[in-house]
Amino acid sequence: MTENNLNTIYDKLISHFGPQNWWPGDTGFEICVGAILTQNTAWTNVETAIMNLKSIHTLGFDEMLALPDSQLAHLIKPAGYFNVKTKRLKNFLKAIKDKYETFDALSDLDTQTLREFLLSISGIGPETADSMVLYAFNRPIFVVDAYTKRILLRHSLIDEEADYFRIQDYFTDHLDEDEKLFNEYHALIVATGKHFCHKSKPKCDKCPLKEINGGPTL
DNA sequence: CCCCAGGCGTCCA
DNA sequence: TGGACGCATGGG
Repeated sequence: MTENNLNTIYDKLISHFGPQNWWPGDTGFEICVGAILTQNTAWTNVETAIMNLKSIHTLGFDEMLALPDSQLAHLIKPAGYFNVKTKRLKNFLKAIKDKYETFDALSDLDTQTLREFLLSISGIGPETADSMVLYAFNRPIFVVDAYTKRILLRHSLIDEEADYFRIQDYFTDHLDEDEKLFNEYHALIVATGKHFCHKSKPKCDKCPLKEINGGPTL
């Protein structure tokens, strides 16, 4: 809560990068679609797919639900895994339609109910569900991704076998439960990952975290 | 040519 | 429970 490694890291990142103002997307629905499309995929590819969807005005709950799978697959092709992601998007839309009728109805759910509902959908795992909960519904849930684990691992703050929920607990145990903080923190971690924490070619010398915990970002 | 990206489900021991 | 594998495009 007060002074710890996570607060120090946050301070250095926000000083270096400035506020990220995430998630890139105009509506809650667009954020949810982007969260599915960006699974193991570069965001630039997702942007193209989102633009395709917008160009024919099908980036909406009812519009996308009515769209034949073959057309949806064609539109999201630039985002990769287009057959898998077509199914996942449709699973998402149908699950909402079946249980809550409209996308907006999800806003009335309490955070845990919302999170468990999303996790129950095939194709939505922990990171995708939590991204939606935090960024589309503004609830204080910390999002963990591959960059998060890599950075914490390289600073010896967690161990190799820590799974998603262990890493998430590490943040929630050491930070105030603050939606704005969680929002900005994850976005800053992604910025750090993209710029400095590449899987095989890390640029430790320039990383703003190089002096944290006595060691470089590897 | 190589490696990688804001994961997830399935299969199999 | 956990490790290997498939999914696929576009950028460096």
